[in-house]
Amino acid sequence: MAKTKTPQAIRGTQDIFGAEAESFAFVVETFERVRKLYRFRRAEMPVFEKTEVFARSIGETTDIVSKEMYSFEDRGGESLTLRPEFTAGIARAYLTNGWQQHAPVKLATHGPLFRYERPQKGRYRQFHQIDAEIIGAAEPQADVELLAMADQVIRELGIEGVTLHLNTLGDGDSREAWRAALVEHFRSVKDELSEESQERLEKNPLRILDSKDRRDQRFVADAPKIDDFLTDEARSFFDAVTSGLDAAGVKWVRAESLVRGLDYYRHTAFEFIPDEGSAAADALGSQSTILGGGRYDGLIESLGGPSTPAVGWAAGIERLAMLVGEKGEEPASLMVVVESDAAAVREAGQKVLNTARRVGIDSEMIATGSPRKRYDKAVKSGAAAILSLSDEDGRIAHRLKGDDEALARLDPLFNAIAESMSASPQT
RNA sequence: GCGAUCGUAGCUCAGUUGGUUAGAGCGCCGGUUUGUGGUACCGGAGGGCGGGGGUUCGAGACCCCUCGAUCGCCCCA
Repeated sequence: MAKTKTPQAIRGTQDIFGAEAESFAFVVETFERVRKLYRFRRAEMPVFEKTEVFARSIGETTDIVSKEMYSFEDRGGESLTLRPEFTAGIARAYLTNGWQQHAPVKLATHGPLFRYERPQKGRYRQFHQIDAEIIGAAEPQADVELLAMADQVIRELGIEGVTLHLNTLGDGDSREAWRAALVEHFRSVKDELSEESQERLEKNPLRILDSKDRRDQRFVADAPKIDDFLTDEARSFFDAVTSGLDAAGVKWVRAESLVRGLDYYRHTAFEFIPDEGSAAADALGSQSTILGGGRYDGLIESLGGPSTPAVGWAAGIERLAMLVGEKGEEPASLMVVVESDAAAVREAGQKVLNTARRVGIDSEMIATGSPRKRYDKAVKSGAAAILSLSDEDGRIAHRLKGDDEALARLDPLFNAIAESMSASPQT
């Protein structure tokens, strides 16, 4: 018979197991715990939407929409897209379910996202994020609340050497005036810019500000600053955010060239970035931002809703998991070793095992393989306590081993153990 | 979309300038030793070298294509 070929996993997807999966779970569990402290409400959305949900919110013409979304047609010929981010889907859900009645509403979610991109370190076609949004709140206090939560999530994950980089893009008028000034500034030195930035000048001039190319950085230093274009309202909004963060004890630095590419962003923009030379920076390679977001007051309108202020962030679970270190799988609290193939011995072991689990003691049984090597396997597993059961001349013999602390936990089990001992093995 | 590096047993890898039946460690299975024990020893199963084509008397090693991985560029919602 011809050997059938095992299908390969889809490019850019990952199978997560063992220590890595434990780190992944730790990130999600920490996020869930902190999100409850801040009273964010859980939301679940479909992983796919009509393509227009993302296309309209992101902008039809961008590279993102044309090349980097995972889109396909369903059987009815409708264009669908696997969600590349949470925000647009949440906004759609907010509108179609009348969540406006709860506004302002704090929402948290997490799950898989999809982008049709070339995989590299910390970047996959299916990846996972945690996400928090506050919809319907125009006041700077919402930004502060959201950022305080992000900061606490990172701290409770035990991630060190990461700093909040903060900027403001101002309101619509501020942003437009600034953008125009930037275009003028860079156009005057166009020929000296990198090829990429000459392109960006037309398509996305703000992006020139965070170019990695030396040739560009010379001109970034003396580029027009957003601060010179802020309206009084925009300035006082930003001041309120920063003083709120100070009051909340969240450390931040001003990052004047931090921008968000899409037009609907207003006011606050931020990223948590590993400090230069930190262990975190080394671990992440060129994909350095671990959490990013901002205020997107224009997004919900672009989906046909009422003008609605909102602010949110998202963070890649895989990247966070890389930074929380190994979360090894815990050895069992109790390992039951059946050192005999007699049915009564195995059944005695099963009885203890069941009792242990019912009283909340995680436990596992070893009853296969070479009998004489079963105990060795248990020792190797690092279990806190080991109960071995054997058949000695027709009676069940048992030995319990472990340190005092481990044995104290097993107290509720002693009756069950004694009871199983009363049975006698059949030979 | 572009570039660089890489792809050999379940895992980590070694395989000289192409040459007889493809190797090690770990893991797994079995046995011996020990006998209250994570030891040591012996043995076993398991791959035909990502896939396809080519060069050659002969290719895991060279060439082409393809798939995938890794890292970087572009992009980054």
